[in-house]
This record gives sequence, C-alpha cells and structure tokens, in this order.
Amino acid sequence: MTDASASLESVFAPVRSQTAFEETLDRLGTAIKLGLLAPGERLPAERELCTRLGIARSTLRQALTALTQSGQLRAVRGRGGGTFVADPAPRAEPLGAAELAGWRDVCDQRFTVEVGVAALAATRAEPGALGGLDALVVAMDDLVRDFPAYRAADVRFHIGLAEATGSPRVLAAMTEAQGLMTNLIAHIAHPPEVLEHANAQHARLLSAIRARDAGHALSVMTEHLQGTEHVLAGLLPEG
Amino acid sequence: MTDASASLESVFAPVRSQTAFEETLDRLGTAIKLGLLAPGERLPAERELCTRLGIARSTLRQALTALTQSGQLRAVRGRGGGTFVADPAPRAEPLGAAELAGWRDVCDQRFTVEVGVAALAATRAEPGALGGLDALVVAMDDLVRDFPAYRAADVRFHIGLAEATGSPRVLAAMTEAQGLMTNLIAHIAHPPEVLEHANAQHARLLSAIRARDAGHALSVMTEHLQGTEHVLAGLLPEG
DNA sequence: CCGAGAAGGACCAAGGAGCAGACCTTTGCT
DNA sequence: AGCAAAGGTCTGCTCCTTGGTCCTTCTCGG
Repeated sequence: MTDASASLESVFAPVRSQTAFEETLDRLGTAIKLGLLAPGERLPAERELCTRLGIARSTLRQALTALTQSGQLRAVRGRGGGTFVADPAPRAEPLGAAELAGWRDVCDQRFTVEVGVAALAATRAEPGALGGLDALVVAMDDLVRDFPAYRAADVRFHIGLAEATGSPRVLAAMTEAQGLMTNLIAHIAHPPEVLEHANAQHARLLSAIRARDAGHALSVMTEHLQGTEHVLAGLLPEG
Repeated sequence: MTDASASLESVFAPVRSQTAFEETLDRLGTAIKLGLLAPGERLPAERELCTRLGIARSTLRQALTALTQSGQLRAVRGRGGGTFVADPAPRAEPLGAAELAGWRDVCDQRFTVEVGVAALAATRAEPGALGGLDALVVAMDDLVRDFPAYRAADVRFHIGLAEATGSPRVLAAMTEAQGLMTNLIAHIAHPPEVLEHANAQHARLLSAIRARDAGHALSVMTEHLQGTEHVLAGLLPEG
C-alpha cells in the first residue's frame, strides 16, 4: 500500500503540544495583527479574561506581559484602567525563513478554507448575515491608498464571510488561515488599482452568494485568491 | 462595530491546551479508527516512534498502554516483536452528548474542507496522483455490503484526494475532519444502494477533477456530502 | 545450545508549566 | 477619605514530561 505512506508521515509527525502560554500569546497576537482587536480597544479585565480563556491568571499575565513588552499592548493601572491595544508600530519584520519555506502550503490552506466558505455561504447564508459586508466593501473603496487599513478591512470581510456560515469551527479555520497569510501579504506591493480590482471581486462574490450560486462564488473566489498567489510565486523561491 | 462581537468570541474562546499524552493518544487512536493504520500493521518501535513524535518514551508509552488496555493495540515482546494494531472489536459507543451537540458544526467543517480540496485538486492535481483512487473506487463497489470496510476505503479516498493536492496542511485538515465525522457516520444506516450511489459520485468526482472542472467537482461533492447531512438532520436533534 | 540483540515493561528523581489564592499598588469616583 | 476596580507580585502546590537505568521476554545466528 504505497499511498498510505504520505498519510502515515502525518500520523507520526511531531506532536506539537503548544503550552497554554504559547497558545494565548499566539491567539492575542494574531487578533491584534489582524485588527480583530482594534488599536485603542480595551481587553476584558484580567480576572475575567482568564476565566473566559480557561487558564490561570498567572499564565494569562505571562502572555499579556510579553505582548506589552513587545509594544502591542499598553497596561493602565487603577480604577478604570485596563489593558489596551497599542497603536500599531511600523512593523517591518523581514519575513523569516520559517515563514518563507512553506508559503505555498499556507496559500493552499487558505485557498481550501476560502473556497469552502464561499460555497457553504452560498448554500446557506442568511441575507441578514451579509448586511455588514456590503458596507465594508463600500468602505474599502476609500482605503485603496492606505494598505494597512485596507488589509484590516479585507480580513474583516473574509472573516465575516466565515461568520455568516454560522459555524464556529469554520470561523476558527478562517481566522487561522488569515493569520498565516498576513505575514506573507505584508511583504508584497499593493498598488491602488490592484486593490480596487480585488474589492470589485468582493462585491461580485457577495452577489453570487446572495444568488445562491455556489459555482459562480467558487470561480470569483478562485480568481480573487490567485491574484496574490501569482505575485508571491514571482517573488518567493519555490517552497 | 457589532459584527466584531462574534469573532471576538472566538478570540477569547477557551484555550484547549492538550498535553503531549492526550495529543498522542488522539493521534494514534484516530489513525486506527480511520483505518490509516490497518489491523495487523506494526507500528515503529517505541524508541524510534518517540523520536519521530518528539516526545519522551515514557509519554509515548502512556498512550500506547492506554490503547492496548482499550484493545486497540497488541504488544508483543522480544526480538521481532512490536506493537500491532488489533483487529477491530465491534465498537458500539453510544455517541456521547459531547459529540452529539455540535454535529452540525462538524459537518460544516467537513463540507468546507472537502469542497475546498475538491476545488484545489481540480485546479492542480497531477493525473498520476489520482491513479490509486480509481482502483479504490472500483474496490469499493465490492464492499457495499460491508460497511466498516467500505467506510475505511471511503476515508482513504477522501484523504487521498487531500494528498493529491500536495499540501500537508490541507491533508491534516482533511484527516481531522474525517476523524470527527467517523463517530457520527458510524451511527446511521447505510444500505448497499446508498453506498453504491455514493461511490458513483466518487467516480464522477474523479472525472471532474481530471477534466479540471472545478465547478462540476464542487457540485458533485456538494451532492455527495448532503446525503449524509440530510440523514443526520433527520436522526439528530438540531444542534 | 547459548549468547547477542531487539523489542516491550517498569521505575524513579529532577525540572517545569500551570494553578489557586492571597496580598500589594495605583487610580478614579463618590 | 474611603471604597472599588483595575493591574502587579509572590508563594506553594500539583501534575506532566523528561531522561535515565534497569528488567524481562523473545528470536536469530553461530
């Protein structure tokens, strides 16, 4: 049985048991990076947050401290204080080799999730659940010259699509995929014309989903994603 | 920003920090349940396996011991011995409430992954990578009266599709989705006619992928999956 | 026939992660 | 002034994981 070998490799692949600290750090760090937690926004109080996350306060504080020291959070003491998302510093991490290798794999994961979400949304999304996304598309047309802001809205759009499916697991998959892509996307050029074109695809995607036309949604989404992939393929070594 | 609330819930959702022991148990248990590790097959030696998994031997042995005690593995001592996958007992776990709640969510995750994989495979799969799957479809036609065997082959088919995409992350997502579905699927009736029909869809799916027709692959896959979903929807309380 | 070697099985001490809880410090509101 | 709500600190405990060492049970080859 030769075809079993590849899946067995995945069965016996290293067990990556993230600690609670690492997972918390990652979760919050990604949420900030993606703009799910907007600059200036206040996190829940530590004593509440640690119960929501199901971890001890000391563990949560390890993560909060790390994020504070790296400048992504600000802590304010005293009544009415709290932990706030800092304004984003001009982060120019030079894309470590670890992310670079396997970029193709990351794109494939995103492709799978996005296409699946588009199809699922087209099958079942309530029109009401898509209302906010129209507004987002309109707003994004004014952001084509401010890539960080555009990208934050873009993330909200794609995550909003996943939300519209009503499935928490699907939403989590989309959040993970977006988090992985963000590092890659930050390092390629985004002229306004390209963003305008991409945003037009967003609009067409919503129409297709509203029309319950999964096939059309699929082709629009495929085209939408291949834009980035082709650019990355030109810039990065084959991985 | 009201639409942020749902995604924030996922940001602040409980951190599921599995221990190395739990993850190993889960990994091996699922692989056995799915038939990725066939009955009678021998696992790598403990001392080798623990290095592959990146854990201590004692930790690995905890998992192996648990699986041995629950009858899923057999350990044979002495030179030429090893740890072998036991023949499957007629397992009739009565579908705990934990799996029952959220079955819809599990189906949605599977739908997303399967549809995404079908589309990705249609975009890029090499004909060579699909060769083994034809044989599998042919073989499954003779298994329609033996559901456990059919299901094992079915799992290999769907995982094989994910393998054909060449993306490890996608393969892992598919493996996870199949593992989650298996518990549900084991508890519904599968008359031979239904399995024959499903297998015909497998064949049509392969044709669509070979023809690079992602839209057709999407519709075949959607139809294929909705079969199980409708049955589950009839049997299980809305979750 | 017997020893080497390969496999699983058992045990234990040290280190570290996570937890629970109490307590301290700062700050705004009444 | 004092209370309440927030972050900040400290401590002891538990459990998991590690890495070793050693034992037992086999098979195979000389």
